[in-house]
Amino acid sequence: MASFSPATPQVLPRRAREMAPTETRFDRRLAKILAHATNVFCEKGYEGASMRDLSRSSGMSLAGLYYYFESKEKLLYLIQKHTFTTIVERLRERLDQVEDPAERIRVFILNHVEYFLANQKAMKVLSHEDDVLKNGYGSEIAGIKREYYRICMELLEDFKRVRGLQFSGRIAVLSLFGMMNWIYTWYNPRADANAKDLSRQMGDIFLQGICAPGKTRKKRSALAN
Amino acid sequence: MASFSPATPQVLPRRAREMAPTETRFDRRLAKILAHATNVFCEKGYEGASMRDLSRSSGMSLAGLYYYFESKEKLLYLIQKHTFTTIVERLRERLDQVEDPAERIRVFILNHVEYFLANQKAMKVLSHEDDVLKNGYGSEIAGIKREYYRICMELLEDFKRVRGLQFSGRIAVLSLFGMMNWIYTWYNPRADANAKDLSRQMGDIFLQGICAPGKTRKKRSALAN
DNA sequence: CTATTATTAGAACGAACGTTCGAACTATGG
DNA sequence: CCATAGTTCGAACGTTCGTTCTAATAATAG
Repeated sequence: MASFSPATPQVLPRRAREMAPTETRFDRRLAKILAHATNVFCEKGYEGASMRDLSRSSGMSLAGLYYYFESKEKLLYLIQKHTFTTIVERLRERLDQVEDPAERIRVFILNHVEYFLANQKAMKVLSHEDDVLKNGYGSEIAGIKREYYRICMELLEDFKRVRGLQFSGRIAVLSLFGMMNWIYTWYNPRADANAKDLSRQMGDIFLQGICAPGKTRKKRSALAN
Repeated sequence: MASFSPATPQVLPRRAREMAPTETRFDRRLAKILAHATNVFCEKGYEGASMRDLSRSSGMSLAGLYYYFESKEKLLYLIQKHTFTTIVERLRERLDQVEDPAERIRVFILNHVEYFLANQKAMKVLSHEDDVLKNGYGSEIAGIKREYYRICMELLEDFKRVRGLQFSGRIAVLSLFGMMNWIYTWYNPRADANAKDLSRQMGDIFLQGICAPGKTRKKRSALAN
């Protein structure tokens, strides 16, 4: 009889489930691979990137990669999960230190833009490969996203209450996300403002934008056909 | 000697270059295929969609498709070119009828959002598959995009001049594009506002946002670490 | 040293990819 | 009814895809 079953589906990479008391060599190696994969996914897209591309960029053999994760999809999941979790964590820490509703929205924007620019490639992979994960992986990321959205919506509702404003929170929040998440399509580190300036400018537009009704509207003219 | 050279690369589909005085059966058939392809590209992404998917959705054989276009890439090009050209055309017609700078920006937003919602799938394919076209195809679409950007920037500069405002036109324009182009990630026709209401609300946020300096800022506190 | 476990890679798997070829079919006009 | 051009398709091309098998190598503990 063989020493171990040939039907074993996977050797289950050592410490698959653990609280990570120490960062092992395995973890460090995996993190390296994730970093390389992020670059490749960013440049060629998830579907457009092949496992052979990942192998080349990380300097590890095609088969060797599978010691660290079980599928290409899981790899994307790990990248998105880590990125999204981190940005939410940092947001929570920062929000704890601020009370004024307007300033809390500014903190939200700064946190998002700052992390976005500091981890541009990972954030592009998070934004651009939004609905490619299926089933369990997809719904877990979607859950984090829903939570992130909820936090922003609450900040907005507080702001509305304290200022006595009335507007659609949903459209405001989604417009803000649009402004911020679109950055990856145009941002040029050598020409464009840094995170602090950029988030201040976007914050100006957004906060001023949702405030007063204003009179930028024109007469009801013969425009409408 | 053979009746025609076996080295002929392609049978060149009949009226490859013409001014289209009459809409032929060929044109109509191609348009149908483009419509089906738009749906598939929208749902699975350009890289994720296979020619066999397109064959299935359009009800035509795999080989039969190649009578109408020469490659998958050309197909994406045709979709993007037509979509982008049309939206710019309509914008020009509408802008000719309006003079007030603020109202012209509103026209820009309305035109974009209206077309976006009326052709949601095509616009997602245009926005989401932004940099997958290579070489000639890619640079032609990029040219239209640059022109579209330039038009919006001019509208903004006129607005700034007439109101005596000072802000970064680039960031404002790109924030506006972000708001609008992000729509495809969240819009739900059954729950969300129609094009006119949505563009009015985004117009309110944007125009109000770029106007006054406002006093939504807070004291310079101990926030900055 | 030896035994054991952790890690890596060569070679191959079947499936799916974009594309092409040649033969068929259909429509049209003489 | 034949000739010609327009249109469609089954079958196959060579390539690349994600993944796996198996064995070899490095690291570590006794």
